[in-house]
Amino acid sequence: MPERDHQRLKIAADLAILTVRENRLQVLTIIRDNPPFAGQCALPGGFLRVGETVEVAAERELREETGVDVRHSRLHLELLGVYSDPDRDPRGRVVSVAFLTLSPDLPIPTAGSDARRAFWAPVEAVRGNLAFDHDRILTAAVERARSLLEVTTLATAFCPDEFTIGDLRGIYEVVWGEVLDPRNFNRKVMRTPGFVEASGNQRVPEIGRPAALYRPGGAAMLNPPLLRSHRS
Amino acid sequence: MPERDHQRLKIAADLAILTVRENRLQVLTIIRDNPPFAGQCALPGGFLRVGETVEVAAERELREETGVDVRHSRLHLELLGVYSDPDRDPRGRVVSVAFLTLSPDLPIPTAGSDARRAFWAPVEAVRGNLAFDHDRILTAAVERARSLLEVTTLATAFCPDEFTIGDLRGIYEVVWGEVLDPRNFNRKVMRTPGFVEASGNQRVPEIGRPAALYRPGGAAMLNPPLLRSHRS
DNA sequence: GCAAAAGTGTTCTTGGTACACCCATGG
DNA sequence: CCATGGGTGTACCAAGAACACTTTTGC
Repeated sequence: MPERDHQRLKIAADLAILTVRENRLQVLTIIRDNPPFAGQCALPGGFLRVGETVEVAAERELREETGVDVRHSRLHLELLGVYSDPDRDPRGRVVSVAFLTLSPDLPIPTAGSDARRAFWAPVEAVRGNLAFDHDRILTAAVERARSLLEVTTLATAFCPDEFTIGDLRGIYEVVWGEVLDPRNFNRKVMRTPGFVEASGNQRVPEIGRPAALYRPGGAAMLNPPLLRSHRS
Repeated sequence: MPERDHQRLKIAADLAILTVRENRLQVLTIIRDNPPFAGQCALPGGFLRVGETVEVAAERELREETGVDVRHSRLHLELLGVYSDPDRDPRGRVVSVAFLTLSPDLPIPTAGSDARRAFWAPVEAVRGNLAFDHDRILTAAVERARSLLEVTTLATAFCPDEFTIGDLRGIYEVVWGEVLDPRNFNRKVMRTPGFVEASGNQRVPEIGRPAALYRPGGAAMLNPPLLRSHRS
């Protein structure tokens, strides 16, 4: 029988924090200050502390990196995966529990708690360049986000407090990477109970007809779901 | 800043191994030999060893408990969740990574590698009586299995090598806990490319018309999905 | 009026449900 | 013959796709 695990073992919580900025899907990225991978891009994250669950650790990292408290917002933390390759961290045995968050276009603190630089980066810009196995995590996060938009109301988490149906459609188009029919999209959103509720206000664009503004509705799940056109 | 985690930390892989036996959804259960919870029911599982990923550890536990090698079968191991409450294990800090497997009606070795008794138990029979937080894991496993049947071909993993469409329907009915229309079910399965392929054989029942036998098809995903009637 | 985006209505098609009906076997 | 489960055909309905058309603004 193989030897049992007596080596020093640590658990990390890593976060894929996605947003839509400038009409592109972007991910909160940090530049590492310390070895290993000093100077390279990575996802924010940190080690589990005494008495913390992995969820609490992830919330703490999110708060430290973005200043956002999960309990005072309608953000959502979702388990993405467990990354436990013995060689994934050159410092030793580190098992990473990865979480996904969809966030509106937040202001970013100038630096994280440990003086690392944090910024939004388009997913395509950092894909392939991340430290550790964070590329795998990012790829899984994007795919999960796409699926989540089909069955949950989380797209509203990408939006500001009040938004138009067109804003919401833009989120879907950017995350899914496909163009949607505005007319049909409108009706599907309206027909789904609890997805959005009218705020009573309007937004006047630079050009075109004013659009009604909405707030997130009470529902968390979409019923019926809002499916992408082609499924592989 | 809170103290970092210097205590002894272990990672366990726990398994929810589901099957359909005697027309009921059953779960592989062990009786614990050693404290804590000695004599009580629990899900099989064990600690991560040096050099193992959590997936490899889960495969090893599955092999030890059921004698089935994932690589030589069409079984499926799926990440269910991470359970990291600091007080979940009285022995100390143990973070559990839970996996789900759907298996055909396997013969069970008389005892696991560490002489624990292992047996199939109906889900309702053990729910509420499991050690640690394994009730939470089991509940999550059942719900996940129900969802998996909607979008994947995994129901065939519950079936023997050759099966009738009626067998397959029985799996869905037991796992979902609802009765399905045999006529419509037949057509949905046939219409879905790669779900099943005819073996050319027939099975003659005690009474009634012989049924064509099928094998799992090449597809892993169901397109279109096979949805339950009412979604909450 | 023109451009642009919001929003409605209508048709076509696809997939689900319900159910009538026939088929193939054992007794 | 009957009972039992396998399997096909069909009518109906709900939801998606495509798209013509109207509305409301700025210029």
